[in-house]
Amino acid sequence: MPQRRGGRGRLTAEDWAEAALGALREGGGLAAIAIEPLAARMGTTKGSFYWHFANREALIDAALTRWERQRADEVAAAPSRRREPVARLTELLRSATETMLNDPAELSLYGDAAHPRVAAALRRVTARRLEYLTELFRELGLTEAEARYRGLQVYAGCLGRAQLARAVPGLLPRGEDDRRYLDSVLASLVAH
Amino acid sequence: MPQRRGGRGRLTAEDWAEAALGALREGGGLAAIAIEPLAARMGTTKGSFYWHFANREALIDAALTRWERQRADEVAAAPSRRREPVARLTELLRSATETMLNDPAELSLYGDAAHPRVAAALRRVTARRLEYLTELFRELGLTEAEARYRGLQVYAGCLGRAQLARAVPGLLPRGEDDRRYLDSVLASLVAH
DNA sequence: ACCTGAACACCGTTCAAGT
DNA sequence: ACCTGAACACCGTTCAAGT
Repeated sequence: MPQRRGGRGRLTAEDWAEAALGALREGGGLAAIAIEPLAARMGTTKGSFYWHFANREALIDAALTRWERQRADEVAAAPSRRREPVARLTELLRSATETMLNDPAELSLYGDAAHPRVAAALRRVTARRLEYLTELFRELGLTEAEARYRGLQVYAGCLGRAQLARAVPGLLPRGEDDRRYLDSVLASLVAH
Repeated sequence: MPQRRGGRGRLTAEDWAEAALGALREGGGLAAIAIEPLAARMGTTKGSFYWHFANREALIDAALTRWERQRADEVAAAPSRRREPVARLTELLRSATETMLNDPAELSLYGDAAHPRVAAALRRVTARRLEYLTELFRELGLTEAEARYRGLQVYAGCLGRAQLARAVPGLLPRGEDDRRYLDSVLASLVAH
């Protein structure tokens, strides 16, 4: 864990990376990583930034590396592998969209997918989660291919739902209606 | 239909709006609507832009209006209502993701959903498509609530799949594998 | 009526000069 | 070793001046 200076003292590259990740988390995608506004917020000059980083791309790279590391930690906190698969799937359906919405960085990064570094980060994070989902459906007794299909279906559904919730507020069911929606989705997924 | 001047003559507001829509379609979201680069491409100066529009926001507004109009036309071209619902659902699953991918504007606009005008356009386009899907499941005999749930499930799934295809190329099944994936999804949607 | 060109603000980038 | 401040390029915006 790198040391940070909370006070007015000199800054480290980690301070800049942390600030950039914070800007990313406020939504708005890569455009939110802007050197001059960050410098102003940190009480320094943009000139000082270029001592720690070659350019804005390097700062974006550092912010994405941190973001990806945190998303990896989140998989470790996924529903325990000791519980029954259907119960884990239920829990996952209820929490997945919320997890994505709690991190505005991820959803807005899809808008910057043309950036190779963003695409690579999304690819790794997605692959890790898909692997978890596929394993879950394997445990439910599906064949390898069917488990992959179901995992992908769940993931695409959660991602689409999160994108809709963020972009088109008020469109998705809420409260009790939302719980019935998830029950309906769950029933379709475990029907044979 | 407004008249356009292909040649070097004077420009109209419609010429600017069309150029802005073109930039939007090349992906990159609202950031692609940049006055100076557009002016350069159109062989004029950015000063001339401000005769036709109050500011960049007004140009964004005009481009989104045009985009939304075209997406409305697309619903009219949806699978014929005369065919059997299951056949239409099959066709729709096969074409929906492709339709979204053929219009990079839409997918990248999700990254700009914080812009109120973008959110409004996405909301209207989404609501129209959801209505079509819900009607389809009503015809399949589902209750009103179940038809809404299934429509939403299909839409979220297609949107998520399109976002994944665009952002994480190579992750989704292709060719015969993709057809089997869609068959698997279809089966889950019309089960029992 | 429509356009040009110069001006200014903002942000990315460079760099000479400071401590 | 780390930072400031001035300089320049780029794009949004304004506007006086042209045709």
